Amino acid sequence: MTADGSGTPRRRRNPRGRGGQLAEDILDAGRQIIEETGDEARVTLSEIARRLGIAVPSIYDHFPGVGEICRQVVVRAWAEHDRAVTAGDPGAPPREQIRDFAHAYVAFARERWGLYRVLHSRSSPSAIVEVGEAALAGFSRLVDAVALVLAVDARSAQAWDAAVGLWIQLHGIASLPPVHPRFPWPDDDRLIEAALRRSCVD
Amino acid sequence: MTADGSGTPRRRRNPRGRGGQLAEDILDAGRQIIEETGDEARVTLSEIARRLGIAVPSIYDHFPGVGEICRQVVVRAWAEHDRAVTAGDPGAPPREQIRDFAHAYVAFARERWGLYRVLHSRSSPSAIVEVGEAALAGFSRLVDAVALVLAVDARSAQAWDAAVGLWIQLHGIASLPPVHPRFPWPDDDRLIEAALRRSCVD
DNA sequence: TGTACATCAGTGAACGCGCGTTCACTGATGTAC
DNA sequence: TGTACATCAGTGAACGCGCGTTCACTGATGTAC
Repeated sequence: MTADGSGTPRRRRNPRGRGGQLAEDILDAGRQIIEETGDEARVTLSEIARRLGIAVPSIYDHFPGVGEICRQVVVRAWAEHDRAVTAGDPGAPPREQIRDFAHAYVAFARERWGLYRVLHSRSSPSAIVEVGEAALAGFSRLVDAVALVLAVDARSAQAWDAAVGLWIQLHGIASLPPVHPRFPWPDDDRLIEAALRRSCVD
Repeated sequence: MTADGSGTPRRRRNPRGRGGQLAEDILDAGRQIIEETGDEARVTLSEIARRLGIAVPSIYDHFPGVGEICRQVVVRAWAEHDRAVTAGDPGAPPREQIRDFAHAYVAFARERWGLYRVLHSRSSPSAIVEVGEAALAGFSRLVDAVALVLAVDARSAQAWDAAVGLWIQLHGIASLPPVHPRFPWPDDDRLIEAALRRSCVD
């Protein structure tokens, strides 16, 4: 038996008191769609319902609409992104911290490109709202490490500019090659090492 | 009188023999939508018809569907992009050529961000097809100029890597700041000069 | 010079599709007594 | 211990919207004679 005539089997209903589980599954489905498509507009109630094997109106018991689902998916994605880029050892030497940050940043974009794309996409309505704190959290650790390597104050323009320059390069590495797959790109490690060298933090 | 009850006045029909003019206007409308939204999916027959004050079926006399319109808009946009970044004097000193290229690249992205976004967007179905020749055209001039400045052969890995590094940085400058408008970015000129300096071609 | 005709540049109406939204309804499972 | 009831976790059907697609149709303007 299916919920809509498609191949997805109808979901078994949750036991009493565990109705909230569906809310989690709805957010997971939304995340999945964003990760696969890189496009917030593809997150629709119909698509979520199809993936979960439920009826579309069931979603309204948990969310007022698709906008709120996307918003919560994006909030979680920012947290995930932040965890990924700050996963390195905070006690490691600063050069190593920077290198870890750089590799983790590009790896996140490669492994979860749909999420990365939506987080760094101007036309995504949910993306911009939450960026203030989330993006700055990982970035301030980068500034500190860069300042140590360059032997300047962490609040100096020099440290700031170098960290911004590195972020810009990492975003370029993260987003440009996938768009032009037929271009003969060097591999990721080489691109990252070149960026670190150019920023004088290798 | 309007074509659809909205505020757009109904278009006056073209004189005999000038029916092809509508095809041009349809492509213009498609370009306009992409430039404003940065999203190929927003190019719909209905939206084009609204903007031109025509009936939707009139479009079928000129194009088989919305896909072909997008494709042609993207082909033209690549040509436009290529003209913009190679507009500098080819007889100028190589450092100046590189600087011109860099400023023109970022200026194109700023002034026509919707086009830039669609051209450099993996999920845009029309974008990738045409990139082979178009992107390489402007890029090979960049490689030549970089080789001259670095005093190495234009086919050397060193020239190639430096040019790729500069492209990646320019793409980062072009695409990252607009996405995070609340972040205290340095201004464009400063970002571009820093990129040229890091690539040792300033 | 007039008129019948062909052609050009479109329009209007109808239908199907996917999506969002509302509303009354269902059927299983706990709980009070 | 049995049974009536309340509650929980959803469903089905209906409607409206925007979009794409097809088809017969229209009305202005050249052209042949």
